[in-house]
Amino acid sequence: MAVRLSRSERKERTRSELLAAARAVFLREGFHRAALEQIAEEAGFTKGAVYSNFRGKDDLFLALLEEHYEQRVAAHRRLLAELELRDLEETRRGIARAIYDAYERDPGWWALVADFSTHASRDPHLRSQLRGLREQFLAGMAELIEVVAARHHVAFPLTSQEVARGTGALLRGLMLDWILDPEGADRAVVFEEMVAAFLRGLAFPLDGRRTP
Amino acid sequence: MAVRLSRSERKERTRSELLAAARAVFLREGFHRAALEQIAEEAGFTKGAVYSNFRGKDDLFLALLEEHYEQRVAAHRRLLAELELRDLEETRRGIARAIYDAYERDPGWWALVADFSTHASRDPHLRSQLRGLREQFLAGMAELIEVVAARHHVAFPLTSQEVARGTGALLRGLMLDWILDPEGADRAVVFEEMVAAFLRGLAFPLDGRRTP
DNA sequence: TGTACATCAGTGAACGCGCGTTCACTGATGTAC
DNA sequence: TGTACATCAGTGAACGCGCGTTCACTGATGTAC
Repeated sequence: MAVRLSRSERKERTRSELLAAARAVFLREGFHRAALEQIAEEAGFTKGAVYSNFRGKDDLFLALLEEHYEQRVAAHRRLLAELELRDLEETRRGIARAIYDAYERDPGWWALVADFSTHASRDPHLRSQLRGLREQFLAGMAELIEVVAARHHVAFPLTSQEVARGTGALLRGLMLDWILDPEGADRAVVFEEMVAAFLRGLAFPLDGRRTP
Repeated sequence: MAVRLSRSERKERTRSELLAAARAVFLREGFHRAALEQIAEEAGFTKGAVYSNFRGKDDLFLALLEEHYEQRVAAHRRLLAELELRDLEETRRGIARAIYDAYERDPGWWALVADFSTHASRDPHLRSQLRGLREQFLAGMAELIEVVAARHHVAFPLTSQEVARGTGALLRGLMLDWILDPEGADRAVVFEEMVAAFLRGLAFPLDGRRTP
């Protein structure tokens, strides 16, 4: 049964249907090949609807990305609670697995963000918008890293934001190879080892206690 | 003075002039926006010359990439000789600096390879060609890592190829953020710290000796 | 409760542009005798 | 040493296609009285 919606409710709904379709088409086609026509059609509208809800293709993607980052920060926040009783090494590995899981859930997403980043880097305004989203996301992750560091009495020679950036960079960089070999195996294990090593090598004990 | 060249010498020269122009245009415009027309023109030819020397845009880029990887392996091989007398920590940092220098020499190059990777990942044949080049390059770097490991009596819980991949992944991932903020400072130091931590955290001593 | 007008989300079509690839052709180089 | 033919690197133009953005318009919703 079709419920009667106010103009703004209807618009909000159009917007979210467009976002859902955009996500699907971007994932399937990649940023450059994804066509607004296709996105609009899959959402059941015409291209004009996209322009009525977003400034254009870039803005549509930014909206998608913002949504994505909010969800990821929330997911990692939940993870942190789950890891409360683990020792430091298990905590590192839990973090690695969570990041890897986010990758495996949507391998194409990471490639998409890479494409959008290089694209955005060529336009000062877009570049600064994307940087804003990224740094906000990384700040969220940095907070979580600080909680873990405090919990286990360690510190880093870099800001927690850089530690977050570096940890994510490992996956972002590896992904560029992984997408060339979709059949590759054992990646979860390899990644866990790498992240654990990275964080282990970076952290130093804050007080006299032994920190493995 | 114009020297008289044989047909094959002339062709070889055309090819290398096209490659040089391609490199310049790709760096300036990015993979997707770089136009073969522009490349041909900067080399002093028409588009047909490109198709007479390469199968197309993808093949042209692959040729460029192959050249690049050969140079990088050679450069790292030279570095290794220079690091012969340093201790392990200094060796790690020397490696980090060398990779960072390769980035700073041409920041755009790394973004270019990222774009080409996501592009290639959508085509099975191209994907497999690029993977071939990548893995060959990584195998070259892996050899060097093994030399260092043997020199300092350490080993890794991962294959040396994966260690090479991980080390490069750090820069490839960080680059995606760096290009959003061309003004950013202190990156050499941050990167050095990260690579040192990664390799330190990963390596374990092979014999009873202390390995810092 | 109903009427008249204003608003605006979404339509549909046109605009403007770029670009990878193909192909018949040319003219200089190479080869055979 | 010279002639006749073959080869082929590079030309120039056309082909074929895709796509982001703009804009005048429509018709349903919202507002004022």
